[in-house]
Amino acid sequence: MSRIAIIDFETTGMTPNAGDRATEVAIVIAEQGVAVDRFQSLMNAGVRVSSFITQLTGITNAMLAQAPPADAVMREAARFVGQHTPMVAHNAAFDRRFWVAELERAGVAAPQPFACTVLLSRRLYPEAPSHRLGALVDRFQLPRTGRAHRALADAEMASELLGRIQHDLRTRHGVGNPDHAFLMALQRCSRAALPAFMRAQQSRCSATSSPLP
DNA sequence: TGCCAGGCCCTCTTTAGGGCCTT
Repeated sequence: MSRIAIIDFETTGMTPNAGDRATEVAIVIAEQGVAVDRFQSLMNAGVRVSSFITQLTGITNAMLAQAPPADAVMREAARFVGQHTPMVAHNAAFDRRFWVAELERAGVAAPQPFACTVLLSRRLYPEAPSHRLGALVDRFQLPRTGRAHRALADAEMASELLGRIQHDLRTRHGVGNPDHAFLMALQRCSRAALPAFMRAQQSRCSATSSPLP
């Protein structure tokens, strides 16, 4: 396992193409499955949040009025992650859309590949009744470090979930090195093809004499 | 007035529809 950035956005809505903007971003850096660094900031994109969003996240228009400009926050976030650090998010399609859109506004490239803990959870835990982040955190009794629907607390929970997924891949499926490239391949694998995919991975581990935990 | 997305998965499917997941 190597360096991975786990990200979570709070936003004004679901889609940047419809004018929605990010209001908060948090990033946890995990190395060898352990959180080693964190970035978190509210951001002022010059938009107002609805009462629904304030009720959901606790983020108010007064808080955003005091926040640094969105483009400055995003440039700092991009520097924090680095161009070569792969990323992970819970429902990555959502966070990736805002990562790309907000960085584009700030004039920064967003080349990082995104793996998705929702897709990975559906592959590995098909019996789970819900794949919501909070439900999975409860199911695996992972630690909660703050209020749900705040960016840093959700990024921390997603990081914990990623650690659990990597742990289960090693201990239950014999995957010696569940790195980001493996996670990307796994989430693209259909459920029907999953057993063969895992067998192939286990054979590769055995052939390279990777010790199983 | 009411609604507004996108990608993935499952099934009573594949020339489709509905649910999940994110704010």
